[in-house]
Amino acid sequence: MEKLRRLKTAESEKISHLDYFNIAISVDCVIFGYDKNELKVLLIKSDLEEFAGAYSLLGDLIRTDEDLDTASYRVLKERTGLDDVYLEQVHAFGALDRHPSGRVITIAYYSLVDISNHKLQLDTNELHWHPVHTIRKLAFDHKLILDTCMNRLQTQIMERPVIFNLLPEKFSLRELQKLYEEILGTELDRRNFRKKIAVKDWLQDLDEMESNLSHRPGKLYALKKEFRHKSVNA
Amino acid sequence: MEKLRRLKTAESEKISHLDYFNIAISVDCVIFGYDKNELKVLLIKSDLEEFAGAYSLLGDLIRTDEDLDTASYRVLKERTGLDDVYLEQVHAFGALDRHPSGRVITIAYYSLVDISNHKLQLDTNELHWHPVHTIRKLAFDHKLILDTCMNRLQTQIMERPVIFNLLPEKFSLRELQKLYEEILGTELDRRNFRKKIAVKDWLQDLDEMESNLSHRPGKLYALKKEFRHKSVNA
DNA sequence: AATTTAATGTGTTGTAAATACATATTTGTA
DNA sequence: TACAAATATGTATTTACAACACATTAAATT
Repeated sequence: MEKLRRLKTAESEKISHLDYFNIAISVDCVIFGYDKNELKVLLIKSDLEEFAGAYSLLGDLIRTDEDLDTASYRVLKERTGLDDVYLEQVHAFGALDRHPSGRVITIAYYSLVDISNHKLQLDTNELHWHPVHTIRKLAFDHKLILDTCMNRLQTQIMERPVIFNLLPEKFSLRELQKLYEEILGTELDRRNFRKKIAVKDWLQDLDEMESNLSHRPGKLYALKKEFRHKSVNA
Repeated sequence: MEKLRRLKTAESEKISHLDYFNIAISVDCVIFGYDKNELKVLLIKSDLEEFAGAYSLLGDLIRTDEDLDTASYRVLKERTGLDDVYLEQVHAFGALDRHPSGRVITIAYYSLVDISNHKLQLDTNELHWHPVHTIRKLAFDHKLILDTCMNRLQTQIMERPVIFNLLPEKFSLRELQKLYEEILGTELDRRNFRKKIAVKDWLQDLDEMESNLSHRPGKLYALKKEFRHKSVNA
């Protein structure tokens, strides 16, 4: 507030014109989860009459005392109770008509959470996990935002060890491969996939096996500690 | 304005709280040019006393009636007179203390212009081209923004035909290679470089030769028409 | 006119990475 | 104990990348 007062009184004529503060700014989070071999995204029923019945991403206006990453962490925390998740800024969306209630520019983030680990209070606040592939339309420009984040996710998982944020701590190579296939939308050769993963040297062999399966169990792996949670926000 | 009135009167209590409009939002453009075998960036002397003597990127607050891309095109047009340039959104920066005059969130763009083609009125408005490699510090967080855009540029030139926006319409392979080397900061093998470019199939052989050189002239090429100016702004 | 200079314009070969593909092994279950 | 279902792994082939050398052209110089 102190800063803003300085800005409005003492500063250049451009900045002080109140018109420029008539743009609101928000963050929207594309929260990906993985469950039952499906990539899912966390959506909420839109509360705007313009979009009655439609779902939207989780977002909120940015407060004057928090930076962009903090705002998206807050949204995530408030909505899901999670605070140890992967978050990455993707793109700013600012089309004039993107919000029916006025001019709102939004900064989109995607985040990755391990569904199995967490029980969200889903029903209480109309939050639901939706299979990404079944989503045809969303409120606002949120389908565009979802698609943009999905593209980003696809390129990121090939380059950096982010995908593990969707999995439980211990997982088999089969589970990992299934997840890659689900995100990329392709089938992968098991032998070549394992070679590729081996080369990256991301995984630690836990000397444990899967259990409670009706077939031969696979070894369990975990992401090496040094790779955990390294967000790149510029 | 009409929209905003609706927003402030009829809409949800969150959005209508005036506090949320106390954040200003701007665009900043990292305008790259290429001249005399050097990659340059267009800077302006900062007009804030906090940064007396320091240079800053070109930017402006976003108007309520223009979207993000439009705002950055406008900045470019107003400052340089150019309107046929390559522009790409890179990242949003929103640290609390990034602007000494108040809370300003900025969306950073990079753009590529062909210096030789254009005579800017540089001196009149304190605009100058600075060799990118010599820049140590800038006003605000603009050095961070510059570095972020530079990284993006480096990855983009390998993947998509954007680099040609820095060159005149006709160019030799030697000129192209020099530019790649300047941006990537490495030396490239001429034979391998030409093979790589040939595979991408971006270029049209013009059946013309360089002239006015004191050595053997090379063939001239142009970017194929179908690749010209395809910005990807999500 | 011959020579020098400085660049252009290819081609080959070796190495590393990506792909395609098949068989033996382990566990739980009928 | 035979079967179903998945694990675990190796090799041959193709493709991409890197390293490298020589003949050619035009202009400037002698």
